[in-house]
Amino acid sequence: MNPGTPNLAAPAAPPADLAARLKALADPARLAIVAFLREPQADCCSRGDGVCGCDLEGVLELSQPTVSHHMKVLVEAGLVHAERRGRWVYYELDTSALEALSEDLRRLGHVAPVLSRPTDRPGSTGKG
Amino acid sequence: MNPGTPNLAAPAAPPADLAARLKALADPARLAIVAFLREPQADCCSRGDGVCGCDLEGVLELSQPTVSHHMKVLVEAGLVHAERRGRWVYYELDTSALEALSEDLRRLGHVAPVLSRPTDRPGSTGKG
DNA sequence: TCCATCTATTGACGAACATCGATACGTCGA
DNA sequence: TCGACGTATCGATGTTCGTCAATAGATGGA
Repeated sequence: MNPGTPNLAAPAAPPADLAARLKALADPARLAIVAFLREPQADCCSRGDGVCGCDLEGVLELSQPTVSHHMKVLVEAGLVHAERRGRWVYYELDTSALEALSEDLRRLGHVAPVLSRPTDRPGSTGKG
Repeated sequence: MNPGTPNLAAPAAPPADLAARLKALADPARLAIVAFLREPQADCCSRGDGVCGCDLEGVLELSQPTVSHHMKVLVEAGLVHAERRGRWVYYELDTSALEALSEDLRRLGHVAPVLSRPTDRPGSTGKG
């Protein structure tokens, strides 16, 4: 079932996946993960180019399956990249994706510099 | 049970209420509400300085209690202001709150311009 | 090959959430 | 005062979410 864009073409409707990306971050645990990915304090096997999952468990005080679940959510939202190296999986923050999300939020607050300005609205001659 | 801040003092932990503010926006209906508040197409009683709840019902195709619930969430998150005028309640987007949220997200992606810059990082001499 | 280690998946459980119908509250006009 | 109208709250319901224990999968070393 693809609802598609509804009958009204919103002037500058938020991206369809914006809610999903926000939801991926709207959790204290995942927020803590992102904050840690930004400035990892190497503990067992993390390096400059990534943080391994085992380090996250210790920092977050969460079980391994829970951490794995949260990482999956973040990766599927495109906010974090995962790369397997041997036994470990190294996670890296996608700063550009985060910046894009920030920008989408900023656009929500301002009247968007509409990309293709149509003629103009047919006037709200509706019932007053 | 208040876990409080864990043993480690994160270098630049995200604001405590960031998850709550993100959660308030992490819903397609509320995202649509915000987008509509930004560029209201007056229908019944909305004006330049606010949108009344009855207009939102029509746009969102949601029941009145549901709309009222969503507005409460947005107001409590500080993203929307509500003002009663007679029978109606006019809602207005708090663009500065939205911008602050955007900025908090941007900070998540970059190594924060730490407020109190300590000496400097002692290089990652961690055990590899 | 076998074992240790790290990660992903499954299944279950309780909490939180989105939604609605019914109803109470507040305000305006007759 | 009373009815109409917009809004808020309550109670119920089905869904989603966060969490964990158990288990399977993947990888490297002995």
